[in-house]
Amino acid sequence: MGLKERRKREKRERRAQIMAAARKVLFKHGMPMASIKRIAQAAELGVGTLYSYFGSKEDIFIALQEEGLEMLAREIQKTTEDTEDPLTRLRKIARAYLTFSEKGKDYFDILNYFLSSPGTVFEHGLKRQIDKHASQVLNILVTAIDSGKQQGVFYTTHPRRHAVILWATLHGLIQFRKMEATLLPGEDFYRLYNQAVDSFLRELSTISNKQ
Amino acid sequence: MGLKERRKREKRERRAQIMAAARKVLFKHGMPMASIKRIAQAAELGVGTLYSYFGSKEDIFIALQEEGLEMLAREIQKTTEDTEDPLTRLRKIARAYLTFSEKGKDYFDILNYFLSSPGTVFEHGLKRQIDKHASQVLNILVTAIDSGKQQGVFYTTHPRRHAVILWATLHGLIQFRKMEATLLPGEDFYRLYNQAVDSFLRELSTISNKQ
Amino acid sequence: MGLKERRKREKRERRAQIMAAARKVLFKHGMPMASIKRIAQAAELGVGTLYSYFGSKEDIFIALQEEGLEMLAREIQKTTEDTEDPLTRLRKIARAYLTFSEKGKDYFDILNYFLSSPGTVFEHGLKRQIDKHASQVLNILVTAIDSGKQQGVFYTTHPRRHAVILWATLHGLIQFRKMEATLLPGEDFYRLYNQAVDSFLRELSTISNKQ
Amino acid sequence: MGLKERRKREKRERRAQIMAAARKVLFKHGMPMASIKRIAQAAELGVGTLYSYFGSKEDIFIALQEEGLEMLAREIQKTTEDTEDPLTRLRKIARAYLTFSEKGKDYFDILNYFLSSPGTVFEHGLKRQIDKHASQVLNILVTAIDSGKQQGVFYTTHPRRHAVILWATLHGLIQFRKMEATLLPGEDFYRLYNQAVDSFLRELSTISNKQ
DNA sequence: TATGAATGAGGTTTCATTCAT
DNA sequence: CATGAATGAAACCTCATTCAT
Repeated sequence: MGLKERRKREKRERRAQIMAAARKVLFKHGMPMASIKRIAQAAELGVGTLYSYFGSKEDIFIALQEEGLEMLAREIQKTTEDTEDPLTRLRKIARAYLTFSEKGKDYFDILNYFLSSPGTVFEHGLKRQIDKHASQVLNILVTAIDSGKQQGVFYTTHPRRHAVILWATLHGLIQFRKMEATLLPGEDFYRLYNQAVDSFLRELSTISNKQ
Repeated sequence: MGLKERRKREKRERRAQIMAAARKVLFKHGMPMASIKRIAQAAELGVGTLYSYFGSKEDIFIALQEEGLEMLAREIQKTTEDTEDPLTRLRKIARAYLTFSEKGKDYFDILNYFLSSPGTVFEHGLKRQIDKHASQVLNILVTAIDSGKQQGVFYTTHPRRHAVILWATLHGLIQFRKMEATLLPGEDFYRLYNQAVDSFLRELSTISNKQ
Repeated sequence: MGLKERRKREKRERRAQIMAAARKVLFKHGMPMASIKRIAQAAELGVGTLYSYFGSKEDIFIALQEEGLEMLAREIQKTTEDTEDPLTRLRKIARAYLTFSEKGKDYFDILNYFLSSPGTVFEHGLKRQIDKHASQVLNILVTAIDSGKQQGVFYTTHPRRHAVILWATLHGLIQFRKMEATLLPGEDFYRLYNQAVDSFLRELSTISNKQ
Repeated sequence: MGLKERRKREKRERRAQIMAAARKVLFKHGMPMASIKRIAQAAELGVGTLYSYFGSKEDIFIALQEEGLEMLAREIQKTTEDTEDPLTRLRKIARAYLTFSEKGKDYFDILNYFLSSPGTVFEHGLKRQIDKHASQVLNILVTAIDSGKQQGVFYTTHPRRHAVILWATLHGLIQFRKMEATLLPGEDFYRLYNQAVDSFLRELSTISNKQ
């Protein structure tokens, strides 16, 4: 009865194949050029085939998002598992985020692409997906800060706020990295990135943080 | 020779008229709906006319882009003119950046749209435009920090780095604002934003900042 | 040799099964929605299987057509079997025709659909099929009128003409029924239909019918 | 001056050109083959051009219907203008209907095509159009019968019903004409048609018509 | 210079049909 | 035999661009 299993596997593989093609096309040519036809060609499949795996064009991008965001959450989560010290934990998270932006470059770019698209591009499902997973990622940061607070290492009355600020900083930096050559010629991005994290942590460790 | 000048002026005016229409349509209906026809209608001009002032649809948006970037730099520059105190100055800059993201929402969105598009989509010229203007904006921040340093208010050996970090933080926050409802339900974005600025400034004012 | 017979029987049964599914889908969702896939699903068979029993989609509907026409002839024929009185007989036939248009609504619709399609659409064979069966139905009417004539109840020199007129009237009325709400608001269609039949019969019973 | 008028005229002409092409294609190849592309080809125009004259495919057919039905109503109306005698008037109407089915064959066929299509083909606008105009045609018949009643020539308590019956008879006959060769070989259709009209009128003139 | 009618390539999606399993 | 995944032509419709007026 290996047949049924093979079918299932093949089905998963085809999906992956389509998503990989979509990712490639999207990243290479941008959303306006990411037509179903082009994706089908990139996937070396007929147009109709795509539609037996995805209900619509939007569905493909939703799946892409989901995959990317889940991957990101997983990567980051993994980092925190075996680390007790909150400072180290947040540093590791920050590093994981940067690593993901490099290793999973495609995913990150797409994620970022949608995130910073003017709202009206893909209203419906996509927005919700992103928000859901974004929450997941944020919670990892919040948990780390919370645990630091309970251990008496961090001082903050609004852990969630601090989490958002940290994340925004990291995200902004990574995004600006594109303009590295112009903005910070001859500088080491990693040092910059780490410095931002350190500044944040120092602030969070300061006792007078009563706001 | 008044005639030639009048011609030139009229030409500039028509261009402005078209760009205004494009902006309006873009802002009102979003990029996917921003067709040439619609823009022409909004401009109360024939489609053909648009093509005598711009070579293509993309050209219109590049012009818009440029306009937006210049506006941004000008807005922020204006802020710093009459403020001596570096702390106030940076606060004002931050506020101006936020205001621009709100008031010039469409500009900001387009800017962001192009900024986060995969590199290969837009030709080299646009990239250079963006980088040039980005540098301009950054320099305003650097100047403010530098002057603070000279006044003995800020302590930093790398003003440019700090400038980038601040800007990245602000930019990231504004970008995440889209997920406000999910990430920070029931919170005031302005307070969050200000808190981030304050944290940054406190850090910058700390004497032990010897890195 | 029982095996071969069983095969044949099973084949017939499968065909019937498919046609039933096609009928169901057609009736439920209308011609434009009657896709092969849907029919296959309704028949609980694979799409490929349908193609081992019918050469093409059109073939299925031609078969349906034929089935419908045979059914119609049979229904009407049945009506005349045990009725001697020509008046009653014609009334029963008229009623049977109406009933068929209601009960076998889907058949009637398809029949009508093909009937009123521009001649060139369907190949010659179908046209012949329809004509053959139409003749069959007409003959039943002719026979009834003829027998009435022989019994001295009807007066006509052209029974076939009268048969055509009657049938045309009935058919036209049923077709106009679609516009019932507009054409005869608040009226009872059955009364109208019966009145038409009565008028016809009265005419046919009039002695001065010498044309 | 003349330019605007010429534009208007050309616009009307283009519409007519498109409608003629649609009529031709529809009649020649049937609705399932009447694609926009084919119509555009028949009209020797680009696809896009069709869409600047009609909002959608359906709109073309609605326009076609409307034109046909208006033409029909006009033709029939014209017939009744100068005829006082109700009998002659109805005979003329019947004749006009037949003539229209011959002269405006395309129009009639299309009209009939939609009329007898299973409801679900073009629900929305078309149905309403047809119903509206059908009412118009019917009213001409009703008026004629009514006037005959007032002149003491016709006896009926339900003129509208009789009008529907007459129309249905005529329509049914014309539709069956396609099967003339099979149903009435060697007969003269005109004689048959007139006989049906005569029968109807005789009935309507009979005093005992008290139903 | 200004216009907008005309174009046709290209967008998304559906579906009859084939064919390897 | 039965299956349904794969196909690609063709459906409707949009839109950037051109060009005759």
